[in-house]
This record gives sequence, C-alpha cells and structure tokens, in this order.
Amino acid sequence: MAKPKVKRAPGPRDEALSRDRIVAAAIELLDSVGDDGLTFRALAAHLATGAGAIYWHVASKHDLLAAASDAVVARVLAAIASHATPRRAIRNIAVGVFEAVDAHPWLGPQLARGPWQTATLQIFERIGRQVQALGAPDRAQFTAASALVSYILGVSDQNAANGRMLAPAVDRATLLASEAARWNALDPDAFPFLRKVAPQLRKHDDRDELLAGVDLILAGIAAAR
Amino acid sequence: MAKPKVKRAPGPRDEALSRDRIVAAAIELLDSVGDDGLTFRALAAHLATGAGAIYWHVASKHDLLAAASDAVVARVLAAIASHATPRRAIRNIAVGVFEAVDAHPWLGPQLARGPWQTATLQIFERIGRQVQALGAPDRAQFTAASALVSYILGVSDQNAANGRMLAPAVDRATLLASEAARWNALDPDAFPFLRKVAPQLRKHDDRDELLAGVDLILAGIAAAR
DNA sequence: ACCTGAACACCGTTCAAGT
DNA sequence: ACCTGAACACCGTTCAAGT
Repeated sequence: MAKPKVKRAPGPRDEALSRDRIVAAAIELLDSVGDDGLTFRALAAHLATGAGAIYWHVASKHDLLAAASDAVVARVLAAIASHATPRRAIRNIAVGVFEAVDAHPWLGPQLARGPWQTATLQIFERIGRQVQALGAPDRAQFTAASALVSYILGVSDQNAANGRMLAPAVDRATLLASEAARWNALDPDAFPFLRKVAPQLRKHDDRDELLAGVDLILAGIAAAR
Repeated sequence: MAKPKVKRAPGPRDEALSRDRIVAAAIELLDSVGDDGLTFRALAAHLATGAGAIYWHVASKHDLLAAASDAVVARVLAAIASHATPRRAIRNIAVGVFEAVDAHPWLGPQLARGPWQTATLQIFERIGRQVQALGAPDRAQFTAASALVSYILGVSDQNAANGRMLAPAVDRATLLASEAARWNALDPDAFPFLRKVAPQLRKHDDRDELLAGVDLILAGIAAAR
C-alpha cells in the first residue's frame, strides 16, 4: 500500500531536521551556554537526533557558526530604521551591531573572521550606502566605509570580550571600578597615561564611547571634503 | 657528597624548562603551524619534555596564549621609534601593530580578547601618550585613545583574517581580484554599494587604507578641538 | 622543586548501516 | 534522501609517581 500523501502537520518537536532549525538551535545554545557550549553532541541532543545527522545539512562547525552569524546580523540590520539622516543611520547601525555583539558575545570573534563572509558584508553594505548618502566623494567612499566598519567591529568585539571572560555575577560598575584600580596600580613609569585616565575608565559609558568614536570618524570624513 | 655548585652551562637543547622557553616555543609553533597547531603535546615534543611538565610553568592554554601575545607586542612596540611628531608616532604604532598581526595571524583574536590583558594595555598606553602629546583636551583623551586602539585592532584583525583562512599559495592580487569579482556578482538590489566599490576593493592597498582610517580619526580629533 | 606519562573526559568528523 | 550511532583521531588538563 502506498503511503498517504498527506502527512500530519509536524509539531515543533518532530519537524524534519533542516538547516534553519539547526542554525536556530545553535544560536540558542551559543547564547545560553557560550562559545564552547556549542557541541555537535549537545546540538544533536537539543534537536533529538544523532550527532552525525547534522552533517547532512551543515558542512562543518565553521559553516554552522558562519550561518548563525549571518542569521543574527540579518535580523539586527532588518530591525534598524533606514529613514533617517545618514549620520543618524550610521549611528543606529553602529549601536545595533554593538548591541548584537554584546547580546551574543560569540558573534564578535565571528565577525572578526574577515570581510569575506556574508555577515560582515551585510554590515559593510549598510554602512556604505549611508556613507554614499553623506555625500563623500566617490573615491573616498570605500575608505570611509571600511574605516567605519573596522572601527565598529573593533569596539564591539573589545567590549564583548569583557562579558565573555567575566563571571556573569559581576556587574559593570564593579568591573570598571576594579579595573580602574588595576590601572592605578600600574607602574607609573611604564604606564603614565593609563594611570591618568583611570578615572575616566571608571566613569565611561560604553555606548557613549562607541558613538563618540563614530562621530570622530564622521568628523574626519566631513573635514576631508 | 654534596652536589657541586657549578653546573655546566646548559646548551640550548637541554636548558631547564622555563616560562620564557615555553612561550618562545609556543610562538614558533603558532607562527609555523597556525592557531590550532599549538598543542600541549606538540609543544612538549618541541621542548623534549612531557605534556604535563608545561603546566608547572603555565596555568593553561589561555595563559600561554596571553603570554605569547604580550611577548610579541612588547617586542614590536619596543622597536618603534618614539621621537617623531605625535601624528607620525601614532601612524607608526598603527603600522607596527598591523604588521605584527599580519605576521602572526593568531595575534588578532588574542588582542580582541579585550583591554584587560597586558598586550592590549601596552598598545593603549603608547597610543594614549601620543594623543596627549597631540594636545587633545584632558577629558577627550580617553575617548580619542580608545577609538584609535579599537580601530587599529579592528582593521588589523580583519586584515589578518584573510591570511588565516586562505591557502598560503594564493597571493594577494589573485585574492583581491576574485573577491572583487564576487562583490560584482552580488544581487544588485541587495548590494548596490559593494558592487559600486568593487573596483576600489581590487586596487586598494591595506597599509594605505589603515593609515587613511587613522588620519580620519586624527582629523576628527583635530576638528573637535 | 620540577618533571613524567598514563588516564580522564571530552572534542569534530566520518562512515557503515539502516529507513 | 535522510538519519543513526559507533568509531577514529584527536584535544586540554590532572595527577600519582618519580627524581
């Protein structure tokens, strides 16, 4: 007897395995258990399947991480309003990426894997369009967009590194205070500058610093015109 | 009978194990075999000792990588002439870090591990001093130095990611050409900007772009004064 | 104090075998 | 076509035992 064509609608628990389901589960795992909590065994358990099954849909762990990054970045960029002045749009994208990396600390190293992967490309494109809208001369647009992207990814990753390494219990203020104290305790001959700005480290706001840096670059772009 | 106080001078092959020797060997291994070529077993073989012995001098692989980064960064910064105008000094530091990360691709992710490790601190200090010499107002110095450091680390890591992923046989020109072709083949509706600047991607010089970005930030700092 | 090397508890990935 | 699960070839780290 032929199998009936009509299958019952699959519930969320027994849906067929698919690349999308695997990527979604990977993101969940990455977010909850952290960078090296993502294991093919754990992932398989989460998906109620065998570890080897995943390889039918995904080439490697590298591939899986890239796909997870793409998905998160696409989602974040889609949520950013684009009807704003170029300057505001650039600031919005910066904050969006920054917050995404902050919320998904595993994303930082991933975006640092270079401008050849889709995730970084998406960011580059979005920033680039706004640089164009800014009225920068044609030959300066690539440079300006590159600088902005490198800067944004750089700050985001630096910032997320804190959360990646730190005990989740420690809050930001305590962390900054203890770190400022460490800067103050540095050898005065070797680290005069860090000692001097230690109070500013303690009081600074990450988002404000990010935007200040973006503004610095934007001012530079404007000055070059 | 008491052991004689005078030991024969140890040769390079049978010197006692030490943190410094371990770190030096790790750097060698990292440079020659790449990021995941560094293994406690390989390292032990290289040092003609047991894998467990290394743990007497080094707390963990994390610790070892941090120490390797410190060593490389310290060496690089020491080689940079500091008697120059602040602007030139900043450019020199940027190029120095960029080239170090390029030569030691494993260093990029390491420096991205956040501003709490010595390696990043060293760079921050050196940049900061020059920002100070630039005459930036006190309360802007932390922000300006942060922005420069984040940018420099960001570009360096992005750039090194190419070499990390690529077959070593492929040269830069071929890589850029094929990547520019990929940008050109992107969906025109989704990626108009990248398609437009694809020719600039093909022709660009990494070092020039780095310095152009630094200049953008410096111009921003100057404009804010 | 320092080193050895086996052992532990994992990994990512492959692959014969199933349906 | 897709999934299973054992097996392979590794890891970082620990630790009793040696010197």
